[in-house]
Amino acid sequence: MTAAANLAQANLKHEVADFKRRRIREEASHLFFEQGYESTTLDAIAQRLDVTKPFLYTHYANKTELLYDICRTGILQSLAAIEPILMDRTDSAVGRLGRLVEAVLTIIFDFQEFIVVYEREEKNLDEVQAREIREHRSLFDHKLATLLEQGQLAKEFEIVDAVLTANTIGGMMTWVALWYRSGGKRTRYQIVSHTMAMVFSVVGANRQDQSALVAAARR
Amino acid sequence: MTAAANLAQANLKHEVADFKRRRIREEASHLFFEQGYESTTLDAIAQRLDVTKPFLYTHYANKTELLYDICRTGILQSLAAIEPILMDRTDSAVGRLGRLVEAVLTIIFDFQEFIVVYEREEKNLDEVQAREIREHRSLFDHKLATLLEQGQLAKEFEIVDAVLTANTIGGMMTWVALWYRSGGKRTRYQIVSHTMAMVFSVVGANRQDQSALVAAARR
DNA sequence: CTACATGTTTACTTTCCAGTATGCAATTGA
DNA sequence: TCAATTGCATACTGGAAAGTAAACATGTAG
Repeated sequence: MTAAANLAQANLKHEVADFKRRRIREEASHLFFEQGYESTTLDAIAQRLDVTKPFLYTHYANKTELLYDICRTGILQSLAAIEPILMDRTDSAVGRLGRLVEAVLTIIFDFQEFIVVYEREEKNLDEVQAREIREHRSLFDHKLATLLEQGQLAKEFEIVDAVLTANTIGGMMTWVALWYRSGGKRTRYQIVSHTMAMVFSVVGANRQDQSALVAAARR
Repeated sequence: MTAAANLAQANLKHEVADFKRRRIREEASHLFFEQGYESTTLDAIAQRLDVTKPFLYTHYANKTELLYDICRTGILQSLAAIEPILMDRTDSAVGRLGRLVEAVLTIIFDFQEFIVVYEREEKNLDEVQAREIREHRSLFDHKLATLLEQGQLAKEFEIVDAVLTANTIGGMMTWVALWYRSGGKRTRYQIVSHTMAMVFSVVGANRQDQSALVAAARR
């Protein structure tokens, strides 16, 4: 076997391993979402994947390691999604805030179960794991607060307490994850545009800016 | 023993029994809040009260009955607190909404652990118990939406979707329960007045009405 | 003094599940 | 064709905790 082939095989193996981990995460997350972490047995997760319990242990050291991986997902995705938006200094603060809300809600719809599991099951993590994730979460809030302050400086927003307002906006988006059910009375677009409008109200954004952006979100 | 004395004794007994149930609820709620429902043993609850496990069974049929009683608390308190406010037709919609926010946040501070436990552990309830509580919760949202519609008719508010807005306002208040820690950087009054201001923004209330009420909340 | 009721405990059972030791089958390389 | 490694399963262990049976202590009534 050539070195190139060897490398190719090694990559494929890693890809397969990553894929298996992803599938374990997905099924575990689904069961944790529906039944709770403690009420979900590793046997039940294995059964959904048509494998056995020891198989799971070849990919995750133990049950909390699996929970940790699930809990990280939502916040890491959100941080990755907002980074380029926040960096785009060609756009106004209002524009960036609107795009941020849309991007984060998209993550929330796509990774809803992961996010809800984190919100509910955080206390089952090791202290080290929990702290790491909480730091990511703080970073998110901090970045959002910074955007709000920029908008305030630019006279686009009227905000009394940027930290508290950022926290509330984060909460408004997380709250969507906690109640949204696909097939409900509101479409995703309705929720995105309505949330965006409320976020704009909360930061005291100019009405003209708002309506154009909300309409854009409806597409 | 006279009939009157008999009755008095019976009442005292009930009061004592109620008190015992309340203390069990409080300690259980505290442990569920800190460790989660499944990770909390009945022995641990008993130990905090300096009694034994079978003692708990003389007051609660089983563990989920106890959880059910805890989960009911927050929503029942909230419903009771908002009822007189909503009924007060002498007050404007803005005024009633402000008082509602203050009243509900007071409940949220006083019964924080009960509320958080409900949010996290609802899935551990029987289907029957869960449905009953969810109906109370819907009733709350419905009453709030009705108030918003009244304010809209009175031209006090500008609202696109009263149901979604009521849901969001409920979420903003519940979110406080999920992150607030006494001894944090914000006082309760700061949180109440800031939340009230954001709620007023979200319903598009007139700025004049707002500031007077927010100031009143600061007392 | 006796019988009964009330309130609480001691001691037990039973079930369940995370984690593991061991074994086996298939693929790979020489 | 024969090791050897990889990838999984079978089968087990150990401990924990919900729920219960039965005893016990304290007071109450007759």
